Amino acid sequence: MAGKPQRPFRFQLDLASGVPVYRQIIDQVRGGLALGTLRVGDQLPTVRQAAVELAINPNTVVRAYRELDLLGAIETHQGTGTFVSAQKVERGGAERQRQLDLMTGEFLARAGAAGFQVEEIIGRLEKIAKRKSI
Amino acid sequence: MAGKPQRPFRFQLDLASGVPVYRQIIDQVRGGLALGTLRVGDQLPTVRQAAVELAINPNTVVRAYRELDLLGAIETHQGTGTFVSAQKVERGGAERQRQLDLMTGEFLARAGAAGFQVEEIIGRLEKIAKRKSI
DNA sequence: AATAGTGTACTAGTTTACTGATACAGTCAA
DNA sequence: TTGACTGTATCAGTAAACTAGTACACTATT
Repeated sequence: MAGKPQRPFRFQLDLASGVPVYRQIIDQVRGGLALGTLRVGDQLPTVRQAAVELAINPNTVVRAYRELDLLGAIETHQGTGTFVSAQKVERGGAERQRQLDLMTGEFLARAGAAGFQVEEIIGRLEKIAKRKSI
Repeated sequence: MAGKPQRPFRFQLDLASGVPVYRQIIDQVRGGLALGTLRVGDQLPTVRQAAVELAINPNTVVRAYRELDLLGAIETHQGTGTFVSAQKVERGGAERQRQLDLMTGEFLARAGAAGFQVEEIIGRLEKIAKRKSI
């Protein structure tokens, strides 16, 4: 196991939020990846562990892990467990650009409708980028 | 009517995209607002016009307009029509900043999980901003 | 080889989401 | 007032989404 032994990642459910359980799991893994709480090689809770801990059906955990696996964020190994993958997501330039276009376009429409201008959004992102490079 | 008379906003459907029709309508209105294609006071196609033009049921248009109305993006007047609202979303600076933080943070987590870096996202947004100012 | 633990696959049941049909109520102009 | 046009409301049908139950297949350890 490439990752260091450490406290296992914990999921938390907000049943009042209306967000499907499997989606909450996905979002939490993604958040952990983006924030560095999860690192390459880290092991995620097993399907059964998570199911017991969250009092849900194992197949719901499977659903989340499967989607994360398809995204290339994690790797699942039958008999072994589920691990944060190397994140070497090699994607063709055109396909990748298209996805970026899609995500930014969608975000812009949403932020625009909430009254924000592109310029202030960029400003905010640049501030985050500065903080990140410290 | 506060807006200038001009060509009515047109919706376009992409039935192959898998995105629900009503959502496409919402997204297109929001996109129009963000890009300035739609301005305060502009009238949107009536429920029946849009339904006929898009070959869909009027209630599907109603669904979209209702959600946009709830968002405060438009105002619907029974017997009159549907208009882009004043968008005078008065929000305190701190509250507004907090929402911007929330939206950008969420977007970053998602984009980060998909493998994009802040810098390329900013680049993309700047390109859009340039196009807009032409 | 046996056992315990791992994820996978498949089916079924329930809930939610989406769209359509249609009647009702309001507005505006003639 | 009437008629045409406007959005609103309600119900119904269908598809999609979500979750659960359970057996199967693989891996690792003893």
